[in-house]
Amino acid sequence: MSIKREKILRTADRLFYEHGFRGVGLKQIIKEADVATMTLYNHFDSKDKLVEEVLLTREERYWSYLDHDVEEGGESPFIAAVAAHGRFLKQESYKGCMFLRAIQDYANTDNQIEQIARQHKTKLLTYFQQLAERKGKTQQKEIAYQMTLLLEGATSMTELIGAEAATAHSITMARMMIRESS
Amino acid sequence: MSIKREKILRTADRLFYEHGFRGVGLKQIIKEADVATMTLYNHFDSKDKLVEEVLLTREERYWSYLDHDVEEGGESPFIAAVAAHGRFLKQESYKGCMFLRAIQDYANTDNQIEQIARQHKTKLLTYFQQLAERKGKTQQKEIAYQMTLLLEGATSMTELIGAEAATAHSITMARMMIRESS
DNA sequence: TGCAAAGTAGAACGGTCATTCTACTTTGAG
DNA sequence: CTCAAAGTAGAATGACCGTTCTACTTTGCA
Repeated sequence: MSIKREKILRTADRLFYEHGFRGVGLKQIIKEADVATMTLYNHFDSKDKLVEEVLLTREERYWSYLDHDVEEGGESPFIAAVAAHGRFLKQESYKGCMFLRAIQDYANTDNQIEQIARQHKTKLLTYFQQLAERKGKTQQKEIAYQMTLLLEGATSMTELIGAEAATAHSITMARMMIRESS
Repeated sequence: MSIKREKILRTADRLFYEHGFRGVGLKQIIKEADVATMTLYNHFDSKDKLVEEVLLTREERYWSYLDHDVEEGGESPFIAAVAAHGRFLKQESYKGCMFLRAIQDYANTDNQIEQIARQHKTKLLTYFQQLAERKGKTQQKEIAYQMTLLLEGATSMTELIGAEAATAHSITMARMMIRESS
């Protein structure tokens, strides 16, 4: 894959994440990525398409955190997932959830952005539901909602108390939930 | 207080909430509030000031939900707070947290918006800490962080599964937390 | 070495933005 | 009724937006 393309994606991800999709102009992305206007437009049809690709790339990165850690099989896979989420928060998502912002910023517009962001969220929920089934907790699909809620809560709390503290609290709470439902 | 001013505030709150601060122009607010451009500017110095006032007004409304229900003294005040938060979600905040969005959209700008939004969040945390002290749970200030995390999680989950379901899960989880720490 | 593909700078376009201005009308209290 | 305060419509301003265009240069492979 093109180096320029990757540089644009990395720069856009950083700027969108720090100032919001609508708060960043292509001019700034072009300047900070050190590319020409037409280079960006040769790789991405429009700003909306660029936003879509940024989201898809970020989602890939997110799952690489979870996939890597959860299959280790040490403690409960739920705890591993919460911890992996925390690691993602600390390293790449220290201020809020880009997907949530995309859902809200592009609500009721005629592009695919909202849909892509929403799919990320439902995929997470489905993931926990499958994990619950595999652990024989078919009766308590509630645990999947609880884990998702904890991750969302940790992400928001990161804005307030930092990633480490937010993650620590979410792990503590996850342990309690698992104990109750076993 | 001026009727026009209130109408502008109500319209701005609704539009900002639905499409984001940067996604709504003053022209649209002026049109939907049915006022003249200069009427808006006579009441609010700038768009940023309008955003600030919208946030302050929304905060007032938020606390009226919590203050009303928590002092009733029925079940645990923590549960009452989580339930009141859920009622707020259902009626006025069915898609994400406006304060969180303000913190992110106006990060590192030279206005007061980020500060106002951040204060709302810390006030919530402080509120739970005081509640914990009053209940003699001085040792476990952790409960305050846990409750705040649950509220934040419920708010984000509302986007995904709706306010009722999100609130139900957060109450269930709050009950477990309180049982553990008593 | 040749040549197509990729990248370049920067101007130009039409649109929207927040904000200001002007000149006019309505409102409501004394 | 008087008159100041409040509200009105809409044009003007300058800045910035996403997008397109043009003409040029670099790159890397056959």
